[in-house]
Amino acid sequence: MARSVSAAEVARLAGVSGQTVSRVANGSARVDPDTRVRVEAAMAELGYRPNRAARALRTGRTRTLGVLVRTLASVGNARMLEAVVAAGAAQDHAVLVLTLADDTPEALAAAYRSLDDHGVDGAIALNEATPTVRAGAAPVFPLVAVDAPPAAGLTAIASDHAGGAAAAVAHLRAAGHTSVHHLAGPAGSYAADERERGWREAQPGARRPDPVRGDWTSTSGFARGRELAADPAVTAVFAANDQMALGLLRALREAGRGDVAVVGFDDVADAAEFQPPLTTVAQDFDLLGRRAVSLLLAAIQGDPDTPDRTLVPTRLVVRESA
Amino acid sequence: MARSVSAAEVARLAGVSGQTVSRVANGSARVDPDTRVRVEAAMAELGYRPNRAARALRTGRTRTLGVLVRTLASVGNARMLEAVVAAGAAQDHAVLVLTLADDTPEALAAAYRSLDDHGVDGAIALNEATPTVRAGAAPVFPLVAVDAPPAAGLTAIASDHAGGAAAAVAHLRAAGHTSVHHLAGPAGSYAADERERGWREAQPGARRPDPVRGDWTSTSGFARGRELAADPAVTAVFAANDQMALGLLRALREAGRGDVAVVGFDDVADAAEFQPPLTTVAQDFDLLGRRAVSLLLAAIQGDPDTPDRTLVPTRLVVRESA
DNA sequence: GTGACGTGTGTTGACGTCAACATGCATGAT
DNA sequence: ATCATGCATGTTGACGTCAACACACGTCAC
Repeated sequence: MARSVSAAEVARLAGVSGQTVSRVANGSARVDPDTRVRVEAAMAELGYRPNRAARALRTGRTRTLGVLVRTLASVGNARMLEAVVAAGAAQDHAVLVLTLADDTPEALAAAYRSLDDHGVDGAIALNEATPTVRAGAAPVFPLVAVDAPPAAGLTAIASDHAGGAAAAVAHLRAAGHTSVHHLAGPAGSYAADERERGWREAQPGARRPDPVRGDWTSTSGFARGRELAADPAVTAVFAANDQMALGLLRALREAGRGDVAVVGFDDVADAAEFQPPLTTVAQDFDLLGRRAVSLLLAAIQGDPDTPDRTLVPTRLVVRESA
Repeated sequence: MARSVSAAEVARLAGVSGQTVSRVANGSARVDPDTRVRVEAAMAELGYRPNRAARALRTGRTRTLGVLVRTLASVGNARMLEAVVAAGAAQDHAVLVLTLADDTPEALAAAYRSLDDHGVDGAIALNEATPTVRAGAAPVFPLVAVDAPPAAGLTAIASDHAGGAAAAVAHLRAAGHTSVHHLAGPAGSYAADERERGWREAQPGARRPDPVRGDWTSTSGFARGRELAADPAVTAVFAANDQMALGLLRALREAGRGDVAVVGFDDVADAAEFQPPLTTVAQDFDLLGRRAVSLLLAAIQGDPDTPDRTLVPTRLVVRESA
């Protein structure tokens, strides 16, 4: 904000009115080609850049998007955020990040208020942030939820968790495992629920063991993994994310069960260097981010027919763990 | 920005002038206690919240901080960002994230411009973003660099990389390893340089092997690790970060060299579940983030004596890999 | 009683932009 | 010649806030 060149100064130099400068700056409107060139030259000479605060005051738009996230410690969230930032930048929108202190509706309402105070044009709520979306007061700006359960009036986008899970199970069954165990994510997480559903639906009920439940962390994966390793009936496990799979692999190896097949979910950068390299389901975070941003921008522009629900395909990456 | 309650409306309800509402909203100024109560009641009744765009236009301050980062794929960066967001929120500042497309001065200058356009009051540049800080045009707003080399006029803050590295080497030497190898980070990275320096200075020159160099990724750690594993003289390795250590551990195990001692750096959440659990140097990201924010806020307030250089201690976390 | 001072509050204007309306001028139809 | 039309551009004012100044009133010293 230490800048100073205003439209008026450009106008003076170009010998036109401020309004004409505004017209040129906004591309639109009818401006004589000669005038436009003259104004653009003046802009360049003075290094003019429109003042966003003034523009925001006048138009109510800030070209800023909010991202609401529970934590960035999860690799998936960090990658999603990065994808959103990139996609936003490509559309000349900046991204304001807000972390949610906890899962209460109050925290969510406070976050909405803060985003609104800062004048975001819209916001994207990432997975962990969404379970409470419906509980909280609706934001006054458009919202796109990533990895949230379908809900009336909520524009949602998600990876095909269930499809990816089913592919993982199918891969394991094709390798001869008649019964595939599941190391699930925390209850209440949409992504965890969907992955569990995909696992469930991909194998006949009779053979299906009960899932065990972790909390996404590798530590929980290790703890649950020790239990699974102790059960001789376990020959194949589908873990709901790569970090839990890491802990699981350690537990299995320590128990001398290195032969148990494991498939993870996310395809984090390190998965290829796990011991053994992890077969996993890759999410296309970049695509997810781009889609989320374009859905949001459409909603901001008042486009009435934004789809309620978008699914982004996932892809099985076969390595050595299964 | 879909709001509407203005100071004028509050003023009308409270029977005062808009200026008095402004005074109450900003806490300061002399206002009669009775009047203040009346205005506050009116604010609460109408749900008044000051319009930041208008405030920004008038004052030039947005209460927004920028964070410049090369990528969020690195766990350390994501954690730093999270810490900065939390620290910013605690001071009623929002955080705008910008990722740098590449390392060129042009990209940096463009990022500065974009941050300035969005009116940030100041910015924090994270490690990978900083090598080019000096090359780019200076930003017009205060800047705090995290993990950047000391430079005139640059407020910098960093973890004690060298100290942590020295502690890692000391730990290995105390365990009887007379020669500690180093799997270094990429050339040109300040953090990598400092960790290498700490390693170098912690052991006598005669015994010190040449470092091998990775690029922070676990894949590079695996590739360099295979070379190290093939050298029978290698009994202990200090890896410049946990992700490379992960690849290194895999290479060692596959080569039947699971006995080689390894220490990493960062203490990522998963390090405890590596095989074996990784001894590593923990960085205090939260403290780093808080300090960076308070340094930046001090600079924004024009505090003349912000220290040029702040060092945040690191801590060795001993697990089973060494 | 006069003047100096302090306190609480109001008035005015400006930050930079853009929407709405107004103006001036050329063109072409009648 | 007259007038409607359309286009390029200018003028005015308002978005909501806050700084600077102005004012009214009370207190106190002399």
